[in-house]
Amino acid sequence: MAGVHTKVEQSLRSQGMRYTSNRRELISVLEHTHGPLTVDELYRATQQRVPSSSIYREVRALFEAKVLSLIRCTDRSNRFELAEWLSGHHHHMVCRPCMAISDIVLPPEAERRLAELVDLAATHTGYLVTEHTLEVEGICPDCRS
Amino acid sequence: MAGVHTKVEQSLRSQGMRYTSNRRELISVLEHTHGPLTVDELYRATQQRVPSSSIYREVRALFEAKVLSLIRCTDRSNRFELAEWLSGHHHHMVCRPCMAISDIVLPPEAERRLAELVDLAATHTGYLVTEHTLEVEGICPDCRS
DNA sequence: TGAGGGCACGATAATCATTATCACAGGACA
DNA sequence: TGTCCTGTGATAATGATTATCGTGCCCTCA
Repeated sequence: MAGVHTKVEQSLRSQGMRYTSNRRELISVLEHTHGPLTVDELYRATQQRVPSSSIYREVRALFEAKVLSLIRCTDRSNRFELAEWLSGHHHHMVCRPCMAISDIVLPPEAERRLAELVDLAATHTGYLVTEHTLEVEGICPDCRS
Repeated sequence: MAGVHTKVEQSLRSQGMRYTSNRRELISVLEHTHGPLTVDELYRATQQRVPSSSIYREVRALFEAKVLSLIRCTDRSNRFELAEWLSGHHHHMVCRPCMAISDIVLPPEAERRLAELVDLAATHTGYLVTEHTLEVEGICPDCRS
């Protein structure tokens, strides 16, 4: 299985884009993080090496290239993560008090049952389903104690 | 079962807020709509009787009073709908091409199975779950033809 | 029923995240 | 090695949302 960088590079090249050091650094940060990050968090994670005006531009370019996906949180922050074809299918769990977001991966059997429910929901509507995400909200272990 | 207006009025009064004609009008619009609306859509739905500066204020006040909930869409629009304790538990289905949003309600049996899956996902994480939503994405019947 | 206090209203100004602009840099390819 | 084109960083502009402020109106209580 090819590494994330290789896949991103191939994808970008095929779209006539370069895989520059700025972009490589952003992808690295996101690859080693458990949840989606804001522009400001990316800025700090790169030790301010990449100015935020560039991060805004890169993150948007990578989003349009389908390398990143955008999560719009209820606390009004916008966060980016690797697209699912790079990171694998997963869902999000949000802690209401501290707004932390963790990725969660369902066991295959559970995921299969979830897909069934999605199909069921769709049959009533006539939609052709392409994607689904489960958003769970609650209180994380830290905030409970 | 008490009407939506009665419930909203009681809720607001208990929080020291008034149920004014502006607020009543916004609630009416949302009550008779199948999906969440933007500030601008609310503005047009009220025939511009309520200036948008007021709509911004009201919608935020009603959100903080837990009468409305906020949906942050991937097309970067912010939309409001009645909170679930007023409208009932439901999920959203988004048409990627036209960005229309429809509410979907799962049959009780399916909803029960979904709740099981959510609990299952949570056990691994130590979260105390308070809410969940299923976000389905696809192509609506109109856009398919 | 009239006065006082306080929330609500509408118009306008201010804020803040995000996006556009522009001049320059640097990699790719002939 | 020169040309071309995308990427970069600083800065200005944009646009949605929020704060401000003077005024109005509802509610309460005498």
